[in-house]
Amino acid sequence: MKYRSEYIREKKETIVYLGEKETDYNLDHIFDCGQCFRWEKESDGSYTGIAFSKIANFSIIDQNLIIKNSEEGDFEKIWYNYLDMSEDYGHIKETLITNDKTGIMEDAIKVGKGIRILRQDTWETLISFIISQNNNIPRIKKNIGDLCRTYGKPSGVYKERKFFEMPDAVDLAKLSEEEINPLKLGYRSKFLIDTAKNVKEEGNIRQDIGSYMGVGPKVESCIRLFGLHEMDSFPIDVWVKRVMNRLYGFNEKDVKGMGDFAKVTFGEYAGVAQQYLFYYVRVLEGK
DNA sequence: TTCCAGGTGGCAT
DNA sequence: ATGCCACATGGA
Repeated sequence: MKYRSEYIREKKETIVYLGEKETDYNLDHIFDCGQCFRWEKESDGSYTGIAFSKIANFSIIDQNLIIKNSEEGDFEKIWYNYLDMSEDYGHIKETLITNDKTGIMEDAIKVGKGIRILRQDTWETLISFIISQNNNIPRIKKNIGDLCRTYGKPSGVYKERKFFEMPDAVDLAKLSEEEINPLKLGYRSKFLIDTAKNVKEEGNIRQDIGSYMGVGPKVESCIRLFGLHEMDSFPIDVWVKRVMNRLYGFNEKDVKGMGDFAKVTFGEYAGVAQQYLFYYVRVLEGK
């Protein structure tokens, strides 16, 4: 553990001292950069959500990361890994800025300097990004929330609110398209059930993620980046096309050119670069 | 009304 | 291999 932490039993609270690394942490950047869909901002600026069956509330105050609703050991067992706290984002940012001679990445990092690539559950990421296709972020959040609330195991209650886990492949494989019609997932329902059936039958998630119904190149690269922590994976969606077109001068249709550029310029950290750019262009556009 | 959103599968070249 | 286009849904 690179960080000093303290657990306060009577408050069910963990305090993690970030020190000078605080600059590599920003909850808005982390939870609002489109990588996750199950965290909501509270009126006090903190974020509440669920991951790996644990409900938590995060805030950052005076160089401290505060984890509310935590049990003793949750930080070491769950959140240290989930928040990718072993990774040195200062080094990643320096590398990306040095390698991108245009200065665009430097500007993007100024805006989204506290982004981290969460180490999310692969199955949840697979389902989430099947739902994400040709969809917008608020509705993706609603769709996933509805799915978990309707078919997921209750995980607990925090501040009078119930939280539910992502239903597993066995549970989703039982469902029919007609049955989940009220969730209004649209044509994605079929992909979701088909994928669940395959994962159930095969007993694990395939290496060839793109062979699932509803998983094309973009969704696959999101699952690799967010669900398998392949940091060089560079998902190209409408927003990345936009930033590559408007700031880097690529033709909007030249997806191959964008991918090649990212691989050469951003290398092993292309996925992190993609998140800075995604967040940046959305801020520029007023989201 | 039309366009858009973290696109993809199916089909025709 | 590449180019269209239909596909559900809801907000702007």
